[in-house]
Amino acid sequence: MTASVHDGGDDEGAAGTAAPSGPFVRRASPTRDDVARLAGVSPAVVSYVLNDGPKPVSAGKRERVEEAVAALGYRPDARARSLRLGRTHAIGLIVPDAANPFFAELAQAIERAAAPHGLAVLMGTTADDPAKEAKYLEDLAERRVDGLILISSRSDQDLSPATTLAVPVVVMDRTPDDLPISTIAFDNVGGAAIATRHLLEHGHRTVHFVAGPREVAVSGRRIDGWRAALEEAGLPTPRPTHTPFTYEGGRTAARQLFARRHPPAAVVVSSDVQAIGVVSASAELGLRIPDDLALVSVDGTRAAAFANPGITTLSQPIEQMATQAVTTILARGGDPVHVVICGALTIRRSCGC
Amino acid sequence: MTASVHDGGDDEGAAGTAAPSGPFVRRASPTRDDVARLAGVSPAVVSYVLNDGPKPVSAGKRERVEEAVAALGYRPDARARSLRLGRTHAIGLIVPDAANPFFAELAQAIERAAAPHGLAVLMGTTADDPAKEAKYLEDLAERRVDGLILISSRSDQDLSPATTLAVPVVVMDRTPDDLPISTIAFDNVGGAAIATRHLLEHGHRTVHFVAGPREVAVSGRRIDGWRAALEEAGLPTPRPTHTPFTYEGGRTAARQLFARRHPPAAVVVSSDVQAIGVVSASAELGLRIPDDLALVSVDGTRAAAFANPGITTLSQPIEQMATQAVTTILARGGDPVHVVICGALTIRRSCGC
DNA sequence: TTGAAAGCGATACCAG
DNA sequence: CTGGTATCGCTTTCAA
Repeated sequence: MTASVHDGGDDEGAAGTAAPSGPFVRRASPTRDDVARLAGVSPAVVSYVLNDGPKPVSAGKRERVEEAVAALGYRPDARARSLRLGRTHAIGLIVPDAANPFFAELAQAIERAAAPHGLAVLMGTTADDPAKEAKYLEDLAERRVDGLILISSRSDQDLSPATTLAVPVVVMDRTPDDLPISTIAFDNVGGAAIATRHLLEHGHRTVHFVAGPREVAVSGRRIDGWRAALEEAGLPTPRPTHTPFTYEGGRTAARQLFARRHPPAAVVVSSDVQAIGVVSASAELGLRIPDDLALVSVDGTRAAAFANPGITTLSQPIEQMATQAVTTILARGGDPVHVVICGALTIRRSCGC
Repeated sequence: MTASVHDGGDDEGAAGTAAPSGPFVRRASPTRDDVARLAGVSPAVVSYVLNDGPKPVSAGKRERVEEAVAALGYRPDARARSLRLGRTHAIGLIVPDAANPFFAELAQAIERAAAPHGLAVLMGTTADDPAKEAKYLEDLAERRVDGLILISSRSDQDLSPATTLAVPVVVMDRTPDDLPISTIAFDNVGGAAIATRHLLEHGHRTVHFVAGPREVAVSGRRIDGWRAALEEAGLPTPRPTHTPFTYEGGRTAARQLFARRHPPAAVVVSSDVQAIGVVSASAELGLRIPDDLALVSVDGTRAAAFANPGITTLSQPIEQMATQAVTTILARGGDPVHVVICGALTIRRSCGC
């Protein structure tokens, strides 16, 4: 891999026709006062025109202002505006891993839900690192975002800093019920139970579980659901395999599982990324899915749909969750709200149907 | 799928011990003046303490200020700070599709590269819609981001608005050489050629191409590379199959390809997402990769590594590109720079090796 | 219909 | 050392 650098100055330096004020001169942004001066009106009038109020402006001056705005390429400074108006028209979004298809789809859904309200999204990823999470929390609070959507991996206890933030916060993907913060959570317990039962209905008597890291809250919830389904069927629960929420994590888990004396014939995987890793590793080991290993996962991302074979997955209603989150943020000031959303099984080939 | 809403007020209203000043009272953020008042010093001194300068402060007052800051949970307002200081410590990032693994990985790499410089990332996705792109461009310019990384799908012509932005812009993933904007581009032509040649070396005499949408610039570049490799081998070039840069696009393309009288035995796919779609669709059609269809794609995402079978792909050095982009942004003011970065083939099973 | 001026919350100069 | 105060760019009230 090589990189070649051409300095554009050579080619363009002589011509200099494109840019209005000479080549590559980055002018400081014009201010409203500049516009006023050029239009021969007072700064206030410029505001009246741009905001279409609160005072009327004569047609003549209005036109002069509009011309000046165009001539200068004037754009009002959102910071100054926000300082005066009190709102930033931005929300913060903190996710553990933007490259995980689930969070990627969720983030995009949130952006789509936010855009109609004129809200931009400031995103940060934490890699499950509490220090990074705290840093982003502080940074976004200082930027005075209008709201904050936090997908935290921390334990309920550690979440309290988010309480004191003077910014409306909604925590997704988990439920610290005891904190005065709004939550919108997926029914992880119920979801994992449904996934597990589906495998049981196929006649499997032993269903293993590939879990996330121990520290991550959702991971525990999904284990609970799996265990509940097994117990309700009067079956023993094997030890879950803990592994990161990544492709690699899934691969590692699969290798461990198949290295055993009695390799599993059915497994619930706690996320789509991991499931894709399991599928990939299984293929490399010469095992066929679903024949040698039946598999169901949780998330419902598009990536699971296009795995080979397609992965049966308990779909989280991502759009709905995103909309709920944004709605909750916009309902600032009200008492905290706790929403629990359930999923539905999307059946594909990996489970043996 | 159902959603149940519990109003947290019921459970928590009575207790109200957690939050310092009563349950759910969202105080407005304290200002520096509040801190000064509480500490019994002037506002200026608060600044001196917080910024550790420019003037020295006596130990006593310093401590009083620090106590007041802690007591109030004071966080300086980044907007006001930025207005005064001239920098926002944020960069904008405009991508076509954050759920596309390539852009997801690139975005995350950019965030990682930006964080050490204290830069937050404001991300927007455009879905290849020029109107959305323009909207984000304006919005980010108004927010006065310190720089803007644009992954545009527009033709070179349409990019000129980005020139007048008064914000340092770097365009990635394509190269409008004629505009006074920095670019950091992947060698799409060379890359596609390498991918194609690899298939030719395997003895294939007909190599098809699954391209992106006609309007998207990179798509054309990659077609050029593929065509060049074929011509250089004295082979004819079939008509490329145009399809969106998505999983679904890949599936559609595969179905079209295999519906032909003479289905292809070798294909270069212009992105990893599409390639995963092709692999998935092929499996559904009962075709084996690489035996029935040898496949090479371009991008080098982790998703391609974990496809089944693993996809041979021309890897873009994502980290390096991200670092370059951030570095270029930080070198604000200099003449535009054009960087071209080449990739390397990552060989997996899909090509028949 | 227009404009002067008071903030919004911070920084840093200039005087004490 | 400490503290007024002008300033960043904008909105909006109040007075003309």
